[in-house]
Amino acid sequence: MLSYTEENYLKGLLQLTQERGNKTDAGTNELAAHLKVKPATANDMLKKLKEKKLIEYEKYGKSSLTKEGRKKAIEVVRKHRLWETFLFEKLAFSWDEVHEVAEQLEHIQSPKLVDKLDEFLNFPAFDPHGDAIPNKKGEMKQLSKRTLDEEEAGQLCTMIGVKDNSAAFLKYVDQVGLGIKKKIKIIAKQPYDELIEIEVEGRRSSVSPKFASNIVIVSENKGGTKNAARKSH
Amino acid sequence: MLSYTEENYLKGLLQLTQERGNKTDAGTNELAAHLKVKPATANDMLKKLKEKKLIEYEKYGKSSLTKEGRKKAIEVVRKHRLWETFLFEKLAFSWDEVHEVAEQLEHIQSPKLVDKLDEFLNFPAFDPHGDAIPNKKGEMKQLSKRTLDEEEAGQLCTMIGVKDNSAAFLKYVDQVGLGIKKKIKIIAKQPYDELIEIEVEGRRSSVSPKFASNIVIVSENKGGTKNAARKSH
DNA sequence: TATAAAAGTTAGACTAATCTAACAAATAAG
DNA sequence: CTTATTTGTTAGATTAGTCTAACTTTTATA
Repeated sequence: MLSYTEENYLKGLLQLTQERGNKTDAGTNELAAHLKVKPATANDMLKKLKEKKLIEYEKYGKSSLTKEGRKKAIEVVRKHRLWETFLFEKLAFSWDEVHEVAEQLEHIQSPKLVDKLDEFLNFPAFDPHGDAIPNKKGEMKQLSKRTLDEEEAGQLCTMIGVKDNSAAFLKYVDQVGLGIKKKIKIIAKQPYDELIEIEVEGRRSSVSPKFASNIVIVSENKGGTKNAARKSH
Repeated sequence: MLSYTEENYLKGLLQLTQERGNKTDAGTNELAAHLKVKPATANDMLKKLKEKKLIEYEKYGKSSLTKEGRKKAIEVVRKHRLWETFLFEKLAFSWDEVHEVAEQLEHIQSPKLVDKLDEFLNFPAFDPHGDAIPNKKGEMKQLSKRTLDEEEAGQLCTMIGVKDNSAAFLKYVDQVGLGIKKKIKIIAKQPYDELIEIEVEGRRSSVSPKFASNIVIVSENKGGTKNAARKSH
């Protein structure tokens, strides 16, 4: 059984490697900064995790998750994102409120709870920030977020999250009829002013690239399941 | 902000006083046994809680909750019972599985979460064990559990929980058509063999006093709201 | 390539929560 | 009412996670 703290270190390491440009390892100071602890503290914990065979590193070198460590980290991420989805969809929390509470809920120990929650939410593939939710086996859809501004004209896509949590942005999202799970058709991209013309539920709007870059989407016929728990070296 | 551990001591003290025969104080060894720690450990924590003005005691005397301490303890109990209800009603956990997980969930810190959860569950008055759930103000219905065997013939009541969690008992509960929130009419109580004749959704059955004593009920027109946060002395 | 800067490690200290063992006070029993 | 038992307290140690300050190794750069 891992402690709350150990789980956080593994999750941090996963975020710093897999999720940020697919590096395979992370430095002690880097991890310490991410977890808001001092390097000395992170160093102690890394020793402990190495002892438990959850990470690997050479003295003065960088750390990477072992297969087992990665598995544990993905479990924490799975729980975090399922809880975010629960808070957003069932308890009407807003996009920016879900993270903090999910940081606590992700450490609840009960395999049954996780699976029941997953089922209750109807096995969601993405959380309200558009991040993929690993399934029970640790597999998840696409690792890098696509945003509306990256989509081609003529394409059909589905909004799965937002990157900006400001009130001004979220109000604007509402105004153009957007929201989680809404289908978006890219009508055209104006070469002159770069505005993107979209259609949501039959309603057309033009949005700026700045706006579009904060709408996380998944394209139709894309984003196949990919195993996130790859070999550790 | 109270720690996970401090919350557990306050909750334990509440259970040992209010809930068990309405004593107003509890001894150090008694509390230690309840929390499964050694007396020396409980003693240290009691000192700390006294310092924080959450409990009161004289050296070598018994401890009781202050008004503030009682308030905090009731908040924990509220969270525990709301989570139990969530697990039972929404995630289809069985009666005997909810407690352990709720022990963890009760420590999640987020006032908004508690209130949203309460609303999501439609402000339940009882948890699956038939224990009253304090409302946002700390008030709750009746403190002592009534069971089916205590009910008078002719009365109408509602099942709110069970005391026995064995598979055999729960299967029997199902067989007679009983379950949480089911209305029960007491048709008659046989003086000869003490069997209780009941009607549930138009279906009649006779049950033993043993069975009936494990069915927690609330009578119609009874169980008014009572303030649990009474004066500390 | 020598040295300055960055990155990583070690040593020693602190806090919270726990323990054991020894001791002190209160209560119960004869 | 004296003594034995129960109950409560104190002292000192331990573990997990954190810190600061000093030190070492690696990397970058002048």
